[in-house]
Amino acid sequence: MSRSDLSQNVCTVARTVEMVGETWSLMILREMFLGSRRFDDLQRRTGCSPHLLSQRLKRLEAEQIVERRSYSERPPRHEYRLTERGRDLWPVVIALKNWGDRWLDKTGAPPIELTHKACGQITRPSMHCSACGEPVDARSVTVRLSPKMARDRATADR
Amino acid sequence: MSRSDLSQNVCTVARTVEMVGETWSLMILREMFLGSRRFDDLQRRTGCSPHLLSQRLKRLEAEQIVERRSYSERPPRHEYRLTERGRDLWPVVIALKNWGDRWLDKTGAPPIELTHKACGQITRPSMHCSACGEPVDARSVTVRLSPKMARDRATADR
DNA sequence: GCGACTCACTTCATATTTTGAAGTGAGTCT
DNA sequence: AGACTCACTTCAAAATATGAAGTGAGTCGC
Repeated sequence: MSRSDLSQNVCTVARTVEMVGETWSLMILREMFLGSRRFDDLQRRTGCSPHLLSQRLKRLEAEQIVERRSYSERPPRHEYRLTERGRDLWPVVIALKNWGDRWLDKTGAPPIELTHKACGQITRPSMHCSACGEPVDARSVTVRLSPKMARDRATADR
Repeated sequence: MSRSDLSQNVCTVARTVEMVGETWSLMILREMFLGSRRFDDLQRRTGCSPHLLSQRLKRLEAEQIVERRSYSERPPRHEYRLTERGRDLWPVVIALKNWGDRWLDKTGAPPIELTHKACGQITRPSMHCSACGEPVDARSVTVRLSPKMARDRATADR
C-alpha cells in the first residue's frame, strides 16, 4: 500500500497522517505556531530545503491548512498563515512537544514554554476527558471500532 | 538540512518528529494502541510493506518505544509491545484522531470511539491547562523560547 | 542609474527512501 | 508428505528528498 492510499482509509488517524504526518509538514506547523509567516523564515528556521518547503506549503495550502496571502504589492511579498483548520492542529504539536520534553530533554527546562493567557500560569497542556474533565491516558480508555472501520481492517486481512 | 539532523535540534518537537514523525511509524503506533502486537497483524492492518515495517519496528525498538518479546519458544513467535515511553505517545495519536474526526469525517460517527473507564462516558479527550484545568488551544497561550532555542533558530539564520 | 541586496521562489542533478513482489526458514497441522 | 503460519529478508524499480545554483521582481544606497 502506498502512502497516498491512506487517504482512502476509513480511519481518521490514517487520513490525518496522510495530510500532515510528514517530517517537514510537522516542522512547518511547529514553526508557524511559533509565529513565522514568511517563506525565508520558515526555510531557515526549519532547515527544510526551499524546494521541499515550496512543495509542502503548496500541499498544506491545497488542504486548507495554511493560506497564502499577499501583504505588499510593491515589492510583491507573501506570507503564509494558519487557517482555523490549521490552528486546530495545535494539539498535535503540543503532544509531540510534551513527549519530547519528558523523554528527550535532559536539561529539565523545556526549550518552549507556554503561558496560559487566561490564568497567567506556565502551562503544559494535557489530555482530559471531555465528559468528566479528569486526565486521561492510553490505559484509562477502552476502544470501540465502528463497523465500517472494523470491516476496513478485516478487508486488509485478505 | 537532512531529516536526521533534526535529532541535534534543541527543539524537543523537532527531535520527537525525527523519532516518530513518519507516516508508517505513526500508523504502527495507531495500530498498537488499537491492540495489535504481531508482525503480520501490523503489516496487514496498517498496509505497510513488510520491508518497511521491519525497518520501522527496529527503529522504534532502538528508541525504546516498542519492545520485542518472545511469547512462544516452539514455534518461535514474537510480539511487539509499547513501552511506557511508547504509551506516552498516546496523546499524539489522539490529537491526530480528533483533528481527523473534526475536519475529515463526513459521517458524524468517528471510526474509533473511546470510553473513559473511570467515568463510563464516551470521551473525546482534549487539551487542558495543567495549572487551571481549563481547555486550551493555540490562541489561549503565549510562547516563550529558552535562550538556547532562540540561539538555535538565530544560528540557522546565517 | 549601477551594483548590491531581499524575498520568494524554481530548476536540476544526485542521493536516499519506499514500494511491492518474491523468497526464506523454522515449525505446526492434518 | 504437503499445505500452512509466522516473522521476517532480499532485490530491483519507482518515488522522493537534498542541496546547490539560478531567477525575477523590486528596493536601497551612492
